[in-house]
Amino acid sequence: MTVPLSTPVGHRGYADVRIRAVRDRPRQPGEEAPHIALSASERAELGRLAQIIDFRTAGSLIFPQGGDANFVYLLRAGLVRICHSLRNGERQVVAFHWPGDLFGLTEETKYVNSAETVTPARVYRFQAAKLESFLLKNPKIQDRFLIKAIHDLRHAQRQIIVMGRFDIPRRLGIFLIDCSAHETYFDQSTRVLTVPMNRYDIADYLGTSAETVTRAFTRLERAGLLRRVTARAIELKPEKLKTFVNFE
Amino acid sequence: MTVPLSTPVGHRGYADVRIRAVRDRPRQPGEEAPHIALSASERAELGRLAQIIDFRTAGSLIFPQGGDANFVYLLRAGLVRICHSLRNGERQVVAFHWPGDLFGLTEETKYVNSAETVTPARVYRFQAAKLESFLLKNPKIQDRFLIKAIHDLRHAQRQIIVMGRFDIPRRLGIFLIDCSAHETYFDQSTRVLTVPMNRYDIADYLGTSAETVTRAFTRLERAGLLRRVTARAIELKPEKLKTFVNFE
DNA sequence: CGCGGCCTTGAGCCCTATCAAGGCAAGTGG
DNA sequence: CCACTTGCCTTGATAGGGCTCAAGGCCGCG
Repeated sequence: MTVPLSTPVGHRGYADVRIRAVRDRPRQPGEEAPHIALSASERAELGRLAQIIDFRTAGSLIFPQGGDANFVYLLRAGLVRICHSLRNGERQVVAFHWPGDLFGLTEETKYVNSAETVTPARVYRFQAAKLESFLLKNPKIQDRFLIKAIHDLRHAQRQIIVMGRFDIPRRLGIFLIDCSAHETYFDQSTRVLTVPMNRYDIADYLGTSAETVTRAFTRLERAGLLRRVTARAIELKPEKLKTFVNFE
Repeated sequence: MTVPLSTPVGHRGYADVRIRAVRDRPRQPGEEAPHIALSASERAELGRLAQIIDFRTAGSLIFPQGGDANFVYLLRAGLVRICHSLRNGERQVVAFHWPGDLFGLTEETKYVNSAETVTPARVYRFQAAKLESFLLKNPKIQDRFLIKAIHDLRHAQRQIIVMGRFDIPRRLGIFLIDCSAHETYFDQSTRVLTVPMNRYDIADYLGTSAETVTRAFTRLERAGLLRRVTARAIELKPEKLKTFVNFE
């Protein structure tokens, strides 16, 4: 039996669990900023439940839409897109996930969306049933999961606002600003964003077409809000962009 | 000091807590279908934490966007819209809430959106800090809140798909089908939906304008998918509508 | 060096936003 | 009981943003 290139790679050893979310109330003095505080022992306990899986290639399928949902996933490294395919073949990218994000939304034991890697990625995988019973015994950790779910809900509602009331150049501007929050892809000193996904991914996330995304780039560039060093390396003018999109 | 008509009315007595959500796994034989199972004692415990408030008029403000977020709300009766206002004055209706729904999303102790009644409504109000510490001591109830949050997340992602990939007539069709799930407003025998919100609310929910909503109604009617008995009483052809929207 | 995937640009058309006006129904005051 | 107001709904005309189809350019890789 041969192993295709996209086959995930399992690992031994304990997972180092970190969850990305912002509390709904001000952070405590010692609390880690963009990630939720888990104590060392909590992380260790959770880590023992997790299975580590590496996806070595971009475009790997983590789980398919409609597939049996036995696992909940936590992204440790890399970038993941969550896609929903419609009957007519159109696709909506429901979310991009960055390190620290949980994913694997289900309905009636089936995954609602598919999850695919945008870059090579490492994920932690939890058996759903085991995780649920574990959380019931660990209210403090369960509380973190609740906070994370609410964080994601807030983000989804924000995306509804963006899709409902902003034209495409503005949606793109908001998207680029969001991307620039991730240091792996944004160089603070040069202000160059290395866009990890292609125009189709961006288009399907913003509810438009790849051509229109390109045209939006062109317009933002002409307006002096960014500069395309290459198609995937974008030098941003964050202040001007924020003024232009006029959101939050 | 006079009491404006829209003033909420407080009540004594215990709240009867019911949370509307679908589990992510098949329901147990005895489990109540569209609502989450809470035992009588759990409901009683939660009920003791709640304050009951009645809003007697449509259009009452429950809390404002940007206001200090001290409470989490649970809708017991009536209909509530969650609105987000943009700097340019445009408005996006982020969600409609039906009985059993929780609302009051916050960020940094401020409400992210405003909440307003669409009909007279009764809500239960929980002090956020008290509720959180209560949930930490009651993992089973906390689990229900987590399930509810995930339920709402799923719904928000679904709305992203709708706004990203469906034209306005189809969005309206999906919306009407969703409304018809609520027996208070949909007469199963006559198939007449009493739409509780006006064209502007619908428009701001679907990411369009009131005129376009009317035009979408006209088109659906011409196609024989519904019949406007009055502007607010719509006789649906559910099967035809579902075929037309071709979603889920 | 040639191929394939991705990005960009152009042309034409359609859907939807916007502006404008008229209709309808409920509520108010004379 | 009727004129009047007001909020909501509907329809028309027009303009424009974005989609679709098409073609050409770029770049990394085998």
